[in-house]
Amino acid sequence: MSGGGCSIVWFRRDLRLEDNPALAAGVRAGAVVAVFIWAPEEEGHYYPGRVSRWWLKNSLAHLDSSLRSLGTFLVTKRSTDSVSSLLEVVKSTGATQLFFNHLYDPLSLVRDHRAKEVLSAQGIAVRSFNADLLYEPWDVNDAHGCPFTTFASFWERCLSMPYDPEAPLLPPKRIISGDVSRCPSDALIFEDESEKGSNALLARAWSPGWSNADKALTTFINGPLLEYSKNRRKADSATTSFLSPHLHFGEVSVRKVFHLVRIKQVLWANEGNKAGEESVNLFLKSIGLREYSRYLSFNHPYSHERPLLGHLKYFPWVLNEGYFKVWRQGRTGYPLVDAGMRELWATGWLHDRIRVVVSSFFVKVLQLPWRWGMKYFWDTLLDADLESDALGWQYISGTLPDGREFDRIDNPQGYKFDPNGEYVRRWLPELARLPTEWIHHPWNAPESVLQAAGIELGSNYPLPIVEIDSAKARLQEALLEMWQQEAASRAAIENGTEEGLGESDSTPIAFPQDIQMEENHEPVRNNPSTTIRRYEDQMVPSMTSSLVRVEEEEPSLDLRNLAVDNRGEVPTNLNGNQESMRNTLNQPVLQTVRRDNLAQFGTPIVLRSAPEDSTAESSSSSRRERDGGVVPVWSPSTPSYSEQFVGDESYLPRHPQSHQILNWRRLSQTG
DNA sequence: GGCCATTTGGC
DNA sequence: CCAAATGGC
Repeated sequence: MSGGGCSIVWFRRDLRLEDNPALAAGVRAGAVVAVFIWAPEEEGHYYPGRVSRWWLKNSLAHLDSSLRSLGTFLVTKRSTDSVSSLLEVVKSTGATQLFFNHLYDPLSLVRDHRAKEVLSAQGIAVRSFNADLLYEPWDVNDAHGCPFTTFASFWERCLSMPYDPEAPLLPPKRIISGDVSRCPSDALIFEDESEKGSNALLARAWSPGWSNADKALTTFINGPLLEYSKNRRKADSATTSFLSPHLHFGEVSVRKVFHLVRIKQVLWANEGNKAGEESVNLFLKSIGLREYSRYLSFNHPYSHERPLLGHLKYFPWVLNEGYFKVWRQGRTGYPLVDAGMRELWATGWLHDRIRVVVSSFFVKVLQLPWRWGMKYFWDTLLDADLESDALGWQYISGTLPDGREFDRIDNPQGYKFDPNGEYVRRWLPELARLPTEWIHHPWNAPESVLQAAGIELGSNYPLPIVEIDSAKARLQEALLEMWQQEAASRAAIENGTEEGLGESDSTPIAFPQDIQMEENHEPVRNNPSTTIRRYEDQMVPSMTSSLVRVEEEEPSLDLRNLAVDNRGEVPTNLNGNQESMRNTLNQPVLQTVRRDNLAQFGTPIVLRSAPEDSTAESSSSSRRERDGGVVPVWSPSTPSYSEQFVGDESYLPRHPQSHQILNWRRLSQTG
């Protein structure tokens, strides 16, 4: 029991009462003040999009009403600095404890660490918990105690850990409310007038809120899960779990998902139900990918903005905003791509397979920088999730150790995912009358067929914006250029003549300023001659560079660029936050452990357990207390920390066992 | 059916 | 890259 004062339970992306360890701890300790702080400016570029905010609004309302039924309610605060707001809440409620659940995106890692420091300094007992993952990232390591760098090995390890994920906690039966009479809530505004109309449609298809999430889970497990494997290729069928937005906001606990699915797994295994078993494995893999996205983000906190592999550092990305716009509007001339983009636009939802199709098209055919696409996904997806999307786009772009070959262009035609063309017809009514034979490649259809279907290519449906063959040729050319740049850069550095070519006037690729949700869907006359190529890496430092302690470093040109470029990227209203983040990291949090055997993996962040947990090294396989004893402390490994973000050694190596990321043999044949 | 070459899936 | 699937003969 606490010594009198109440505890604050800080809700973030854990908007549920069931299996919520922070809430459970608060309830156990006595009176509880449940708080949600809306501070979207802290997210920088990643201010949540319209549909995501719609979800959040409804999820919070749901959470509030269930808290009310248990005896308290949700205090809401509008803020530009979460930690200060927490402090205010502490002062106005007389709270003596703070409980929250872990997040693993880079901003949260820093902010939560700061929250812990600032509040601890005020005499508040702060404890944090795992509510989002089966296993904490620092508990999953290879035989040498190093983090995995490929998904398959990571997931294999997760499934063979010496201890199971924690069993889910029941929701509290009653909550004693702390005194919030001097802690007024702010009204939170999640949508403006112009957004209300579009948002109204969302409610027809989705029910945010933790108990709805629970129903969705039950429905899925008792229904579509069995056929998950069989149906996973269909672009159109309602056979996915539809849990991702619920999971993003923590309305349902992955541990509960995992346990329930496992029960089915055992059941079906006993029955010899092969299809069921395969489905379970596949579905669990998608849960695993979500885990892995957090793992990646934790171990490589820049992964949402910079490739993990450096082999594309000099790739000349095509900075063509016309292409970008055509892609967003679904006017590329590839029906499956266009149908997907129109569905995304209209509904905020996209089947996983179609996400792969449109993003692969984006990177390989259009050769646009993946971060643009990722940002658009962030703005439009109902389940927008920084860690998952970074993983997905990096995978597609071939910048992960286990990613796809970069020079392989997937066929953007939908014979597999949409064999009967139903999906295309739904989202592209202008093609509805085209026979299935031609629906995925209308440019090959005989003129008479097109006429009969009322299609005039280039007029009411576009010709392919880029032919696949020319995309392949362009890709080879671009790679050749990349190697030349790379060689030139290496030569320049060896000669000591300044920096490499690509960096001489290096400005990171910024987001186009005109990304807008409300597109006018007029045809875009694209002029390829305006195409600009850019010869440097896609590093767009925003928060990562704020972690770099510029003033203490060797003033390398790279670093100066980083700092300067950062100015253009980060909204000015974040400067205060940046400053404080920097301060946080400047303080010697913990003695840094430099594990040299990690050097080859370039692990930029060294994690240690909190001081009170001195026995457990990160490689320990001992069972962790769920009880908040372990708080992740995030500690830059000095002094090479900043180098990790700029030098080549910051990139991961290719995985030795993995396929080559580039198909050298084929390239040399064509080149 | 077997033997090749080619494509596809793999997070 | 590699394994598995597919396709042609």
